[in-house]
Amino acid sequence: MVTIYDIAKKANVSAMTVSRVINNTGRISEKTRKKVKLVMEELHYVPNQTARSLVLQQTHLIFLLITDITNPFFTTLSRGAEDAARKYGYKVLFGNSDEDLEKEKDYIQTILASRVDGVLITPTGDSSLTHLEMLQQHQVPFILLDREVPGIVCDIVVGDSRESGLTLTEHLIAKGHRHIAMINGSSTISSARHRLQGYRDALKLGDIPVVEDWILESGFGSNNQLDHIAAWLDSLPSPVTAIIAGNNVLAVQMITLLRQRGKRVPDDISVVCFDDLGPYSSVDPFMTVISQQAYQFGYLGMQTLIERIQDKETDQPWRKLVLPSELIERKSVLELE
Amino acid sequence: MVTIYDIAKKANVSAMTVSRVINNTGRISEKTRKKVKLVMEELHYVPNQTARSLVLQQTHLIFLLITDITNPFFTTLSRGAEDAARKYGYKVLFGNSDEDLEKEKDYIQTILASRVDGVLITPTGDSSLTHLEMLQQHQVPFILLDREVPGIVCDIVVGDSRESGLTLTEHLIAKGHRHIAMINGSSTISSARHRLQGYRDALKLGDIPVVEDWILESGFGSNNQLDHIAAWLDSLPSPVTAIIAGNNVLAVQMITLLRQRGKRVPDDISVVCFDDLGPYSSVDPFMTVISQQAYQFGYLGMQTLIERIQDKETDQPWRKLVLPSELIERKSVLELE
DNA sequence: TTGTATGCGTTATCAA
DNA sequence: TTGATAACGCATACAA
Repeated sequence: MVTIYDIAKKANVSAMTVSRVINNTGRISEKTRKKVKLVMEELHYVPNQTARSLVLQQTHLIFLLITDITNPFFTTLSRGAEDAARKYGYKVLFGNSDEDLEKEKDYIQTILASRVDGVLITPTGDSSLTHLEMLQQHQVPFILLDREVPGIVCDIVVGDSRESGLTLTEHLIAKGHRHIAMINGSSTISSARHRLQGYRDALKLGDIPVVEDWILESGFGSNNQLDHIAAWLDSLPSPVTAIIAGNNVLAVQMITLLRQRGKRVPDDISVVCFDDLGPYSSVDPFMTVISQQAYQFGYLGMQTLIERIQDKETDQPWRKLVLPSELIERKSVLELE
Repeated sequence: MVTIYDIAKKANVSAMTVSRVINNTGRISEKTRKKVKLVMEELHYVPNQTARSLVLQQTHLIFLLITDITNPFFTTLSRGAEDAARKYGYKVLFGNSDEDLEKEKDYIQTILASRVDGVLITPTGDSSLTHLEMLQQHQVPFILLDREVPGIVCDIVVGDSRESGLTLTEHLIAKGHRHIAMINGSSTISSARHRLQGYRDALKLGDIPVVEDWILESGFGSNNQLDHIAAWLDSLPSPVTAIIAGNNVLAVQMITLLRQRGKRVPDDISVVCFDDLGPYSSVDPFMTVISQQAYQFGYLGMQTLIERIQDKETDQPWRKLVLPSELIERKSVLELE
């Protein structure tokens, strides 16, 4: 491995001079600069980022921890985060917690050990509290994405989940539905909780009673117990004309189960969900969804984090960005009389 | 930041002893071990991976460079890679080259600077040659995923692209199609090249002439010029009854354009493609595809790479894994008389 | 304008 | 069983 000393020796200068050329710091004669540059090219020198990080006490690395890499919401978010990082000269370390608290814990260890400059994280749920406290303890700047965690005050980018829940449910009501079920992620996830609240509020506003049996708490990830969901689905009485899925993954699972049962959407039952289905919505613009600006979650989150890292000394107040959602009406809702 | 010296001082031992406790190396009395462990807990000590990497000359980091993070083929591949890495105690640094040679070049710089232990890469195309040569020059172990690069001999995991092209085309022929167009990625990408070859071979075997105007070279990424594709589509004469898309992204773009033109699939025209559309294929099992084992690409690739890294001294021969594909027949192909 | 000494946090080597 | 010292590759402070 070529080091600055190799360069220095070959160029007949000190290592320090080489360092200065690399970093453009201090005054250097044009002649030696050229000479050093030449030798660096010849030897294909690339600075050792590890050594640099050690002395500079910064890695220019940001860790992005998401909960489901196969979910288009998170991949789009990741792309936004990466674009922003790139713009500011940071690189992204990337992890997938799989909606699993244990995997998340492992990643927190990795994060702490890698001395990354900051962390973007979509926590697996309220229990992530202890993990986030560890980050605080070690003074690692982080920003929450998509999900709040009670007990943690920090920069955060979230959606207007309650509003979305309200809008989506009211949309169904406006279409004549009065018997609406909801399958949701765990209530230990703030977005799920708030979406459910929006659903409850909308029903209340429409003078529609809430039937607790028509609400199922499942998971937001792809590792759900389909049997469990199936049993619940089969238990729904026939008056139920619509189902709200708490996210896109649940929507896919629900549609799959309905298909297995020979139920047509929307003829037999209407289905809507939170979050769009990714680029493949254009293959078949079928599902009516309330869509979030996934890319912006990542982009703004990364931007906010990097700003905080760079203005470490100044005591900026915590920022909370709430991104609006948009109802996209397609074909999965039947209009009732 | 708590260091090994803080622990040493508080535990009344030397730094070396602490190091030994951390790494379970050398012989240590149970008493001091306990004492050190206790202090480490108290002070919430986490080893500095950066310092460790510097002295050990290894980072336990693998860089995974893919070309499109929004493509389910690559996200599924990533998940496989991450699972394998996790199993072997490696972490994954992650980048998205966006099918862009320049971005890829930037990432190569990052990779070289980060002194990662190895690289998993889906090259943007044959022009990636120089980038890969840089990796070789710096003796960074890498493995190619999904795409070969002429001039580079290394470990590689690829699909049976020509076979797939043959199978997919023969499927259309078997359904009575004889006027088949193909929109493909750039022929500077080996998989695109081989898929096209399979298409040509199948036509030849079926005694069907190849019409060059019915073949369009576009891109595999989401940044395609849709106008260009649209113009080609509009130029296709009516005898054309089927279109093969070189990957899932192209398929989506094609379907979108067809929809805009009021063309129904498969009634007006049949469409098939390489690679499945991700979990959302289950929302609407519509597109007939030839699907690759995306997860295995990542898993086996990572495994192979790590084995090579760990057996660095032994001169293992290069390995080439060819993963088979599977035709999944759904509803996007019309059966002709 | 250039060079020397020192330290970042850790581990390997050698000695005690 | 333990500790002192040097080294990994680089950058900062200070000196020349």
